[in-house]
Amino acid sequence: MAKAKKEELDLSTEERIKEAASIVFTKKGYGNARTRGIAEEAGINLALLNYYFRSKEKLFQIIMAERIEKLFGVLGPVLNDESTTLEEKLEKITENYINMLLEHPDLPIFVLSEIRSNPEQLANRFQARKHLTESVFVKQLITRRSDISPFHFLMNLLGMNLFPFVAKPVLQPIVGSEEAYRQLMEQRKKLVPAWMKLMLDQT
Amino acid sequence: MAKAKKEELDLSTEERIKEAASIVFTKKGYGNARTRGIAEEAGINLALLNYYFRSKEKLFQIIMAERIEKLFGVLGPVLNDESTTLEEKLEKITENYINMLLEHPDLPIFVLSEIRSNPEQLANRFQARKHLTESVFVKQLITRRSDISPFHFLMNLLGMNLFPFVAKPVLQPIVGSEEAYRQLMEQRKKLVPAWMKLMLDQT
DNA sequence: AAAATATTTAATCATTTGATTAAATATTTT
DNA sequence: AAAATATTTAATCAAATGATTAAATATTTT
Repeated sequence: MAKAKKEELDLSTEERIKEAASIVFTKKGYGNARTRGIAEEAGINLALLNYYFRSKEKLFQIIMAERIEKLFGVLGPVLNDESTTLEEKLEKITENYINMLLEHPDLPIFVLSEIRSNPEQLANRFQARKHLTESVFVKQLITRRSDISPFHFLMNLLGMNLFPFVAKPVLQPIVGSEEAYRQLMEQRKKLVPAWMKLMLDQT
Repeated sequence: MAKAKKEELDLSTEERIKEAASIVFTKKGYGNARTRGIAEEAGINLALLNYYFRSKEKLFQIIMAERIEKLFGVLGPVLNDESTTLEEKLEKITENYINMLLEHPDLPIFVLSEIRSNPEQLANRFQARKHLTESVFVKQLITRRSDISPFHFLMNLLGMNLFPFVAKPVLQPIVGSEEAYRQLMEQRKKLVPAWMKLMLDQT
C-alpha cells in the first residue's frame, strides 16, 4: 500500500478537488455546476474527480454536509453555553456569524436554495426541534420572557444576521461599494445585539 | 390573420406555458429546470415552448422579470405614500409581504439565488439607491431618527419579513407542521411592526 | 530492484437536453 | 369555400455533460 503517499495526497489532490467543488457549487449551485468546471478549477482531470468521488452527486453530498455544518454549526455550542447570559449569547452569535459571513457571503443562499430544491435530506433534522427547545438559550429566554416565542426570537436573530448576506446581490448595489457594504456589516456586530435586547426588554 | 384566435390563445396556451415555467423555474432554479418538464407541466409539446418563447433563456428572462416585480414591486407605492405615517408603512409592508409570501413561499429564495448566479442583470438597479434615498419613507425616517441608517432599518424590516420564508425549508421542520408555521407567520403580521417600532423609539 | 499498489490521463460512451425542421391541423380572412 | 395565417406535433439534430475504460505513470512495499 501507498499509505504515506495517499495520506499526503488526501491533503492535496483530494482536498484540492473538494476545495474546487466547494467554490463552483457555491457559486453556481448543483444544477449549473459542471464537473469539468470543478476539475478545471482544481487543476486536474475530469476522470480523477470521478476516481476520487465516484460521481458529481456524491461529491456534492460531501460538500453540502460540510457547508451545512459551517452555516449552522456555529449555533450549538453558543446556545448551550451555561456560563454566558442571554445577552452575551446574542453578542457571540452575531459576532461569529458576521465574521464568518464576511468570509463566505454566499454560503447561506447556497445552502438554503439547495435545500429548497432537495428537501428530503432534511429528514435527519428531526431532533433539531428537541435540541433547540431544550437548549440553555431557550431556557434562559422563557425564564426571562415567557411571552416571547423562541421561534420568533430565533427567526429575528438569524434574519438580522443572515438576511443581509442572503440579499447581498440585491442590496449591495443599492448601498454602494463592496467596502461600504462591509462597513455596514461591521456596524451590525454591535447593532443587532442591541436591537435584540430591545425585544427582550420590551414592556 | 387569425387575430381573435391569437389573442384568445395568448391568454391560454402562451399563458399556460408561462404559468408552468414559473412553477418549474421557481421550484428547481434555472439550471435544474428542464424545458421538457415545463412543457409537460403546461400540457404542451416541447417545440411549442420554443415556438412561443424562442429559447429557455428567453422564457426565463420573462419569468424572472415578473418574479422580481412581484417580490419588490410591493415596496415602491407604500414607501412613497405621502398620506401614511412611518408606523403605518411598517404595518402595510409587513402585511403585504406576509400575505404574498404565504401564497408564494419560495419566491424570495428563487429570485435571490438566481440573481446571485447571474449578477449582471442587476445593472439596471442603478437608480434603486436614488429612488430609495429620496423616498417618503426615508425622509420620514431620518426626520424621526437621524441617527439610524436607513439601510440598516430596511435590512431589518426585509430580514424579519423575508427571512422566515427564505429559511423555511430549514425552519419549518423545526417548528413542526406546515400549519404551525403558517400561524407563526400570521402572528408576525403584528409582531414585526411592533419590533420595528421599538427600534424607532429606542433611546 | 521487483512487485504491488495508487494515481493520473486521453479517449470514448451513452444519455440528457435545448433547439430545429418539416409536415399536419386548426383558425381566420377574403 | 378557398386562401392565408396561426398553431401544434412528431421526428430528429447537435452539443453538452456525467461517467467509464484501458493504459500510462508514479509511489510504496517487499
